[in-house]
Amino acid sequence: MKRPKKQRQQALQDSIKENPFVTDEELSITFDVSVQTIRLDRMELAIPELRERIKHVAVKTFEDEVKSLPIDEVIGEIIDIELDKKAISIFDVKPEHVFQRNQIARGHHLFAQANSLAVAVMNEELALTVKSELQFLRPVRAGQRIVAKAEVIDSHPEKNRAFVKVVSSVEQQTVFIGTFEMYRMTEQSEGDVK
Amino acid sequence: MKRPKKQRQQALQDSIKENPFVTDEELSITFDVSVQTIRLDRMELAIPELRERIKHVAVKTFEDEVKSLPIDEVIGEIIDIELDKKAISIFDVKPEHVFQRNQIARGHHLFAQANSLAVAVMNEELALTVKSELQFLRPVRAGQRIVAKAEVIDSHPEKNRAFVKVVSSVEQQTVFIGTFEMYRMTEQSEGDVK
DNA sequence: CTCATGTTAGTACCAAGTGCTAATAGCGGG
DNA sequence: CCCGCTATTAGCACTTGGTACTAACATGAG
Repeated sequence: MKRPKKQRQQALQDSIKENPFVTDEELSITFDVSVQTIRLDRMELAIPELRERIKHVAVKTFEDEVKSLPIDEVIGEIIDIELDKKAISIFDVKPEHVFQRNQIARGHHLFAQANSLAVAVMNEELALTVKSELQFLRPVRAGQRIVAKAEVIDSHPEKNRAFVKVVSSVEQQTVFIGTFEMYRMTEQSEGDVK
Repeated sequence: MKRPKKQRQQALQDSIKENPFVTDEELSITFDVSVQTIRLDRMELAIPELRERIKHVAVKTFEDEVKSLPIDEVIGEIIDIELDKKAISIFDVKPEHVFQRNQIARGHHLFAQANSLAVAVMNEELALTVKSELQFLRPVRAGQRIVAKAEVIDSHPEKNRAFVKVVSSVEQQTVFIGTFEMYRMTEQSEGDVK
């Protein structure tokens, strides 16, 4: 016997979780037991067969395909935009965005919303953040909706620079202020931020 | 003949696209032709069989499932920590962290790593970011490893405040500098950041 | 020694196909 | 009316990755 049953089953569970696309035969090789043993293990652990596992993953994604698309590019949903001038986005704070201990939203989510918005408000898609100053004025909690307003306050197209100020608030109360110095990338200068 | 072949094939294509989980037999019933005809149609249209279609959907979702995770807990892996003094974390930039257009890492990932580290280096888990100043010095690309070093530069335990400086670099070159003013939350003061 | 547990082997069967051959239906042209 | 063509249908062997079940065997504990 290599390792007791329990350990193998634990490992089995983990490795299927990590890669649901593995067949019983492949598993039997990696654990150096027979295919039947793998099947018995799966039964005891109530792990469905390969096809059912794959189907499960597929159905899940198919169902929230609509959900996952908009979240991809910009953090938060842009509800109004006037290129090179101003933009507004909203972001609903959910349980996964907060510290478990105190239910307060992690700073990087506020930053991500503001920064994404600053990038979006710049006319070109090729904008990078160079510098920024942030103030986290009040804690935000799960269930609250953050409204971020971005405004281009100073634009120097000749120098490929612009300054964007973002103010985020929850129910009229300002919770976050950020100023961003943005760099407008051109085709030639790509990657040469100094 | 019900409807010419062409129309059936068009409809077939549409209905598989809409619901990839349909079997040939089910299709043969809805189009009132034999299973073999459906198979021939699929071949002409180069549509894979049910299992392959499902697998395709599953693989797709599985791939961007990994995408949605990283902004979750601590960003980057902490490899050294001395509470209240300093800490180091590494973060491998992957394709999902960069802008598609120019392959440059999005600012909020660098911020997230630095901010997480700043929170972690504080002795208590109940630390919040109050203010911060960031400089994005050089663009970081997919495949590169960011090493972030955090240092507590000024601590005022009596005022529940501390300043943390984080310097991130890729292959000895500094790419990002951030200073964070942190607020140390106590049980009583919870949520009363002013 | 016997019994329980764990493991392996083997068989029949299933779903949802592929690949192939062959038969048939329907229609148009000459 | 028969020829040829396309489209359709049928049938069979085979594949993957299993389930369900039975039987054999090994090993260690009581």
